[in-house]
Amino acid sequence: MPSETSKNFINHLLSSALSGLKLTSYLDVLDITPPSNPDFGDYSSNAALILSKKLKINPKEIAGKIVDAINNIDLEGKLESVTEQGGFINFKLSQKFLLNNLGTIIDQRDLYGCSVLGEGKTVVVEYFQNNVAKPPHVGHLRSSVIGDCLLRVFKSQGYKTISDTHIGDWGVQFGILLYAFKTMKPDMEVLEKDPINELNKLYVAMSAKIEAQAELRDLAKAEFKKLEDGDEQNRKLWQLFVDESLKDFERYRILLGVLPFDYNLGESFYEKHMPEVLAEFQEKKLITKGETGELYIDLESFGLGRCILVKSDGATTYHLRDFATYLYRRKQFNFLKNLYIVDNRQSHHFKQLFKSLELAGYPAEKDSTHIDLGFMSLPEGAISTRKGTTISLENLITEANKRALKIIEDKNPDLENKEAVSKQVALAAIKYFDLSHNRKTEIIFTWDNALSFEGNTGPYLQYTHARIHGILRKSRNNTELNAENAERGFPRLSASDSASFRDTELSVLRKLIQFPEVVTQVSQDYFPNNLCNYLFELSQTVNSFYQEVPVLAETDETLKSFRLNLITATAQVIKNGLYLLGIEAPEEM
RNA sequence: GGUUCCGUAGCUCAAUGGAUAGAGCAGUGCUCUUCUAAGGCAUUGAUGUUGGUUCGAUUCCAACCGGGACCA
Repeated sequence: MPSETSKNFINHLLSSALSGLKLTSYLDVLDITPPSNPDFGDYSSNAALILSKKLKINPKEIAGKIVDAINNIDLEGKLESVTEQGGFINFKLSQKFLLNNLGTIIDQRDLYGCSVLGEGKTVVVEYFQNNVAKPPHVGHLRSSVIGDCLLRVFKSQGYKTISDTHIGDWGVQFGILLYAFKTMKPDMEVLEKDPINELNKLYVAMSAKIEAQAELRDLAKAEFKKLEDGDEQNRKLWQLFVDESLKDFERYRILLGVLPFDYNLGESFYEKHMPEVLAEFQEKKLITKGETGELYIDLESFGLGRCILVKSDGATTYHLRDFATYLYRRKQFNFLKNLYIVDNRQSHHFKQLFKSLELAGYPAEKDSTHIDLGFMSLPEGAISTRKGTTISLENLITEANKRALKIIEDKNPDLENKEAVSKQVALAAIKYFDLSHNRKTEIIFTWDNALSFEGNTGPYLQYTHARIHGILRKSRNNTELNAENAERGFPRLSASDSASFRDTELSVLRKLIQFPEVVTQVSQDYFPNNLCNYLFELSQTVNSFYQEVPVLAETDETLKSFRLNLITATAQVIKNGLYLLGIEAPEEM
């Protein structure tokens, strides 16, 4: 079973020291983090600085008392030192502690980094949000990649997860598409072969026509109205659009290598729930009728304007559909958290949604979160399908595969399964590009940045993992005890072995202990880029080690097996981390 | 017009009140007879402006300059 993280260990030390000094009431405002400069130790706390402000006492004095109190606790040899420096309390873990953790990683394997924090709790994650009859482009990547990562992280922490694409399959745009389909007579043969692109072409063409001839909009709207009213022909066509799109989404899901979705509950699914939702809001006296007959919830007093549910022409808005969605999920899944992974253009909408639900008596501001994403744009401006400034997901993946394959031909021409590996590498580059940025940052897409294979990239992490496996492979081939080792691992250092390690080896050990707490952090603040940063730093550290210290050439058997254990554990952590990012870890590349 | 987000090195980004503002790319100089050079080592280079709060500000507050988004 997952064991206590080292951060928790430090946290306990600090709590008991503070409770000895009768200062526990301040515990929740304190911070324990790995310091920016590792010379200060493995963990630092600002406890004395905070307390000095609250109690108006010199920070050094408080820090000294806390340090003394911690030194009076039986540390079982887990700490090398705890010291006060510039008001901070710095903790340095002992070699014994670090080696113990190394054993833990090797024992837990794929489970290192998992916890049971989320046991018995359900989290609903909505992401991808693809639109029917439109091909996804690079902008859609973010929601799906970050959503997939968060889903994996939640699962690793023991949460029950429910994923839903919440596809866009309803609205006036289907009126436009239906009208286009009927009047522009699509080529049925092309439609058969490449339905989504063909439907999208129709939609784009009709949108342009409407822009030029405004009166056509009413005809399109009428088609949507007929669809809403259950017109047989329109229903049939709409169903065709949806079916083809679902097939297409599944193709992309597999191409992207993201986990299967539990639900594809589109906006149309909530259609039938809308009258009762509207009735409920009306009963709660939240609905106002506007000057032109529209129905809205007045949120002016919260600085949020009006939340329109039914337009003056009687058409429902996606606000109303989102109310229905929330209520359905609440009833159906009994979630602890309901997360929407959507770009920040929807921020206003979600504020309105949550506030309105609060007014209706639901705790939406607490149990629901809009995980807002900065949206992606191109150097020349916004991505727009209609203006033609777009890069389809399909082209992106194709181009990435091409570039990855070329690099493999170049660097490792003897590799056996080049095609398969190049796909893994290509996806790593694409996904890591999105995941490694702060999710709120508005990224500017360029081919060379998005498909980079050097430096702080997915392929760099994969490469680090692969070259470690190169050593392990060779080691297996060189020794007769490989069969045994495979099961038991390499001989481990016992507590009595007082080997002295190089700095670079200790740096790797120190980095390895941080993994579980980084994963836990992501499950709490939803910033996968911190996991990327961590894995990048770990890789840099182990690559320095790789350069500096020979493993297989080492003649001291004790040291050699320590190093084999060290790299085994590192490869394991990189692999576990990459898995959480949704990236594969090939053993050769 | 109202609301909101952003401005960090030549470029793309980290740092969500902490210690000397970190990376990658690009540039410069080393480094493959050796476990994969997709690597390693060294080096150049930055917080839009002006105030304020704080022991401590890229981070919080105010104003201004510049850019995006949403609502109308």
